[in-house]
Amino acid sequence: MNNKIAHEANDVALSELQISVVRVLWERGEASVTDIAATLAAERGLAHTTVATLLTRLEKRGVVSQRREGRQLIYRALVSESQVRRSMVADLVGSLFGGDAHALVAHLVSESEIAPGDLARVRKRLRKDATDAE
Amino acid sequence: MNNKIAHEANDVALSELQISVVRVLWERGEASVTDIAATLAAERGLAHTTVATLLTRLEKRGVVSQRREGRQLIYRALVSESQVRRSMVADLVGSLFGGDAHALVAHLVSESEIAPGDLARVRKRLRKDATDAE
DNA sequence: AAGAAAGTACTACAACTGTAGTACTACAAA
DNA sequence: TTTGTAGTACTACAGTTGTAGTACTTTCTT
Repeated sequence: MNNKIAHEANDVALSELQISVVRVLWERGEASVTDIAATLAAERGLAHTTVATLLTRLEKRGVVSQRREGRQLIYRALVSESQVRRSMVADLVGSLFGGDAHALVAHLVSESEIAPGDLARVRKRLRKDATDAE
Repeated sequence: MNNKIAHEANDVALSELQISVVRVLWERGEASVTDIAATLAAERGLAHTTVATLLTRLEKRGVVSQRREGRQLIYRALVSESQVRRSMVADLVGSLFGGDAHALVAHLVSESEIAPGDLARVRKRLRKDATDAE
């Protein structure tokens, strides 16, 4: 019931910049270098060729796929956002919280990243989502 | 009532290997290169000089401090574990969860990293800690 | 057709990381 | 005193990342 994910990319750690590139693909499904460059130029002022380089490298790593359309290259993400989240959260929990996710939650609360009361809210929300979503 | 932290290191992102080096210092307070190398050699089979290089670099970055004792160098962490946690969790939340820590908690629950019921437990534990700790 | 524009491919380069060898030095053992 | 030996300092080197320039090739414009 849940195939299609996890064919080859198990450990997908991306840098912040790489994430922002891939995020454009997550949002649009597909995008040309120019599309992505335009989006990123707005937020980070990156040269067009820089974006192209980033994409080429991500393609080589199997993080995105390339498709040619005329003289343009159209990219598409091969990893989902939740896949990256899973992988990177697991890395962080593994290296800084002794592999214990509870410790991370405790950290979030004690560092006031979230209020204790929010936990109940998250729990409620999750219960609902689990009920009426796929 | 809580000084001593946050004098110069605000953004402390460390690699997994760097963390495991610094962790030895967190655990012992101080340690010589040999101490650390012995510990890490056990878990990761690193050459003694490799550890020395790592420490030299961390010292240059201001993550640890160096003190000479005879011909040995004794190291000490200049950043606390919670400081690193704060910084790295913030980075992750920022780049993958739109800056919303709740989204991270939701992720943890939905990916079964923690059970919904654990949230209540964490909350309780936190309340207790806040009451009887510093 | 000739020149401008768009777009990719390739090259470059500095910083950082993982990894470790070599060289030099000070101290201990014989 | 000669010789290990432990320990640091320095050098090395490949891979990744951030960043972008240059060169080459199709296309549009005039």
